[in-house]
Amino acid sequence: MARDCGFEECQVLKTHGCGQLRAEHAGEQVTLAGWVHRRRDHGGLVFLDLRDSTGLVQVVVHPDAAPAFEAASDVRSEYVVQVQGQVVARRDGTENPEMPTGSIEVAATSIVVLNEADTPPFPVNQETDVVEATRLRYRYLDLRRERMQRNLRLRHQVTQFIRQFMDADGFIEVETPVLGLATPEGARDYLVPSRVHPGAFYALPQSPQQWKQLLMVAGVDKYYQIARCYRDEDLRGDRQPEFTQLDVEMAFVEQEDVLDLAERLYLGLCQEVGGFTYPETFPRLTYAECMERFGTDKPDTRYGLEIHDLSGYVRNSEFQVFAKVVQEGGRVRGFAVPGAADVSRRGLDALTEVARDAGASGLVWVQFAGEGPLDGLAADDIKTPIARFFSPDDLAALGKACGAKRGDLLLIAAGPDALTSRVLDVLRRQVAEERDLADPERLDFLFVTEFPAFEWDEDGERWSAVHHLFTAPFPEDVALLESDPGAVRSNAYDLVCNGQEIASGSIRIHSRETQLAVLRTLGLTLEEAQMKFGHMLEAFRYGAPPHGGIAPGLDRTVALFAGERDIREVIAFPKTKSASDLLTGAPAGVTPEQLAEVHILLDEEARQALAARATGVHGADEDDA
RNA sequence: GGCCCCGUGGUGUAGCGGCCUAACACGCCACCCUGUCACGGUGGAGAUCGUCGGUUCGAAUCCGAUCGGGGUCGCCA
Repeated sequence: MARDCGFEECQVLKTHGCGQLRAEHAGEQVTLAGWVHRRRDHGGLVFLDLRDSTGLVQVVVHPDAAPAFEAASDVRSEYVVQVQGQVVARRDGTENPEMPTGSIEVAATSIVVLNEADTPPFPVNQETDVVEATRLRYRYLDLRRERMQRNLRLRHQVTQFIRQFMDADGFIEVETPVLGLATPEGARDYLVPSRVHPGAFYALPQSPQQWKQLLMVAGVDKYYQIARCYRDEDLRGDRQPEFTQLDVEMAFVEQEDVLDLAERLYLGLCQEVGGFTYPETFPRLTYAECMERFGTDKPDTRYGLEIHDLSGYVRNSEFQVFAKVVQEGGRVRGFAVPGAADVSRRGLDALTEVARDAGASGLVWVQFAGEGPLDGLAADDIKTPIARFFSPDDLAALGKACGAKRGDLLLIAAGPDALTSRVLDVLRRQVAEERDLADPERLDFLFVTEFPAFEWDEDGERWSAVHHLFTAPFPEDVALLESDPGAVRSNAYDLVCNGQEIASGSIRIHSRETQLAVLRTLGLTLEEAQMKFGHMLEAFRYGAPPHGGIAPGLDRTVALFAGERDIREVIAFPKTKSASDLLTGAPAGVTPEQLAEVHILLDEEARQALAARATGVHGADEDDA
């Protein structure tokens, strides 16, 4: 389809990036190539906005440049064109200060269509709402949009920074296998059948955990990897079946060394990316402290709404709901919402509903009218359903305990410890959302430490590891492994930011005996332990150094810096909630021959499901003839 | 696995038993327009309402199933 000046005659397809041109280029002959962002046809004069990865520039086509003018009138959105012309300063009054290239334009002498384009299924040249499914189906078009280009570049910037930072700190990047051994603990594995070993399966790594520990034994004492991880669990906005971790491990370190590294890395990233306020040093809270003050192990600390214990004030009160809970070992806790004394009954009912959904049997609220400290309150100054059980002074005491002033609202929950934490956490987030308390320009990083090592799994009726089974217990708690696993604290830590877990890590077990003890606590027999983790136990016999590490989620990190809620917005080709790829149609059935090779027989359910898919879903579309 | 929401021209929405032979915006097509930059003007094409089944004299509108997307709880060491 060579037209006009066939582009194959040209030395280069382009001499400049569209977005690079400035007033200083005025007078230069340039050749540009890119997509037609928008066409404005004035009849006697045509404007094209030309877009490439560097940005936009306006091309003006005059009728006297005849071949170019003809070509310009046939051109449509998203056509790929090559433009030759001269950069000229725009006439007075026609500059566009909104555009970086707005002081100049390119007067076209030649326009070559390198490729035509169908009308895109959704606008590429503007930010509009398009349902997720359509965006994913045409992801290559979605990614052309400015926002996604920006996110991809930011992701690159982040990974570049990380590599430089880690290198400068003496770490080396080591790649580890994707085909590995299935592990009994943790998330469901993605399995890969072996052709050579009938009936045997590889598992894709949930993380390179064991490999990196083996690298420590191998004497690679500062390892990192930007590693893909796979978990076959149900998905959310912040979870994909495959995701990326910055996997880090160090030998001869203690918790402080790892936290220090993570802090320096994220401080560096904050500086590198810019545009956010962030703490100079990251606060450190123990798990217990965190649950006490925020009701969660991943608090959003951009707003206060800190939780306070009110049990002591209500233990002997006439309000039986409170008194009874406390006497039965539960607690009464609450927090103050500044300036919320005017929240309507309806709003309070809505909050009560939220509390109920979280498992509370109810929610007690107290509103203090007026301004100033909670002194000399009259009954009229207080609105609350529990007025007849408490004197104004009693209620003021509750308010003061939560740091409330007049004009504030008090929200109080009662029940077992875990319940009040959950309820108040949900309420904190709800209130912050409603009242818009979270500053989007802020990144509130903090570390949470001293996690419990084990939690009781009701379904499995056994203990399971909170972090993972290689996490070192506190030395002074090792004795409790047999007698009271729930009381064992572990040397694990999280990096939290704005209510999200950003990174998670621990000091690992490097002693075979301790590892065996932990496996025993988790209910594995010696035989099972040997079968599943024999390679680790064996490695620990050969001089395993003390070691530990951390694994920040790269997708979440980038989403945080991009101001995106959903990690899909920072992943080039993400999957849907049901883990399918709408662009290629994966996963899909394979030929009977392929199945036979890997010794797999489909059951009835699988055959029916595949047949149903064949009639319903499409893959990529047909070619146009 | 449970619960909830969504599925209407290319895109986003409106319509929620007969007034729908389906509306609006953007986009698309044609014509006009020499300075726009979300150009403007005039005209036009385009969906049987995800799919299947049912209720009804009558369904986009009600019911059921199913497929797809999303949210949430469980799950995610």
